[in-house]
Amino acid sequence: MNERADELRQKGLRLTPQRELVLRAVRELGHATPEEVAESVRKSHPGINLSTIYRNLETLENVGLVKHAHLGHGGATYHAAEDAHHLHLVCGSCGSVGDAPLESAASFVSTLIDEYGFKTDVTHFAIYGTCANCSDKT
Amino acid sequence: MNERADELRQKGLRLTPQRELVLRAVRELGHATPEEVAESVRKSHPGINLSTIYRNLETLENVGLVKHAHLGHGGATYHAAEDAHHLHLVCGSCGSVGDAPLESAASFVSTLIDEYGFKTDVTHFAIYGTCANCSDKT
DNA sequence: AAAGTAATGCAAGGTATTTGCAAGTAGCGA
DNA sequence: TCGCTACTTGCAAATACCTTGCATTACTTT
Repeated sequence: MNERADELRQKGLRLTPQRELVLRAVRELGHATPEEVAESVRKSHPGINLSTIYRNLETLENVGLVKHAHLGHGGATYHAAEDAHHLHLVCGSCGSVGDAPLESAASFVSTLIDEYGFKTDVTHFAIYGTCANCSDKT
Repeated sequence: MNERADELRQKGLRLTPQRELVLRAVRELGHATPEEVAESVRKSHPGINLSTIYRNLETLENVGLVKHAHLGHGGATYHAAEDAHHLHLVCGSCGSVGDAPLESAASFVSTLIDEYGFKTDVTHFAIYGTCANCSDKT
């Protein structure tokens, strides 16, 4: 808790209970929407305001402790910076979110760099399609 | 106009002026947000309501004449079903949207099918990263 | 312990999209 | 061609999601 606190303080930020709870919730939940983070934080801190959640997610993202990704049609989902090491395979049919290692996309990423100079961050937007389960049912 | 009308009627839908204008606008504009479609349609039909745009985009998508994709953090953009033949490379830095042929992703798509049984639609969500221009400036 | 300032809670404000409903109209049949 | 029925439209209100202004609270440094 102290490296974290120091890292925050170095940027002129403070370590508040709310901020810690938000960070902990993001780490525990994996991919979570702001609403889900709020729900989780409220278990131990019922009064927390949604705007506090949003502001802290933004702050923590600026500091580099969390990141967000776009997994569905709606808003963003947040996760700890440490576990941004996989692709998100979102099924348009059942809505499930599967993971795949970054290596699956390695050659794709190289192609885009070589041919277009485009540096891809494959973790930021979902890879959309139909999962094995849903394909079978067809 | 008649194949189109028939396709609609087969689904119990009607070909209204508004509906035609929406479809034409989507075809002309390429990638367009509902707002942009509205703006375009209003040139010839000033009174059209935004909710009509939304409803028709949804209807036309159900029938398979248009599709939507997620190119940015916000809402969807619509395009004619016929021209869903490229990837969208969205630059997180300058916001530009580049295109790349589907073939660039071919082996990536195969990998996901082979290893996870996941059938990817690479056109639906943007490929996010940093474009050549913005990389240079760093 | 006191001062300075970032953070919180609350309420209001935005923006994008959806929905209920009455009035309008495309399309089928007589 | 005329009418009927059900799909559509326009309008206004509602919803969802997120942001902002401001007074108050409370971390941190000295």
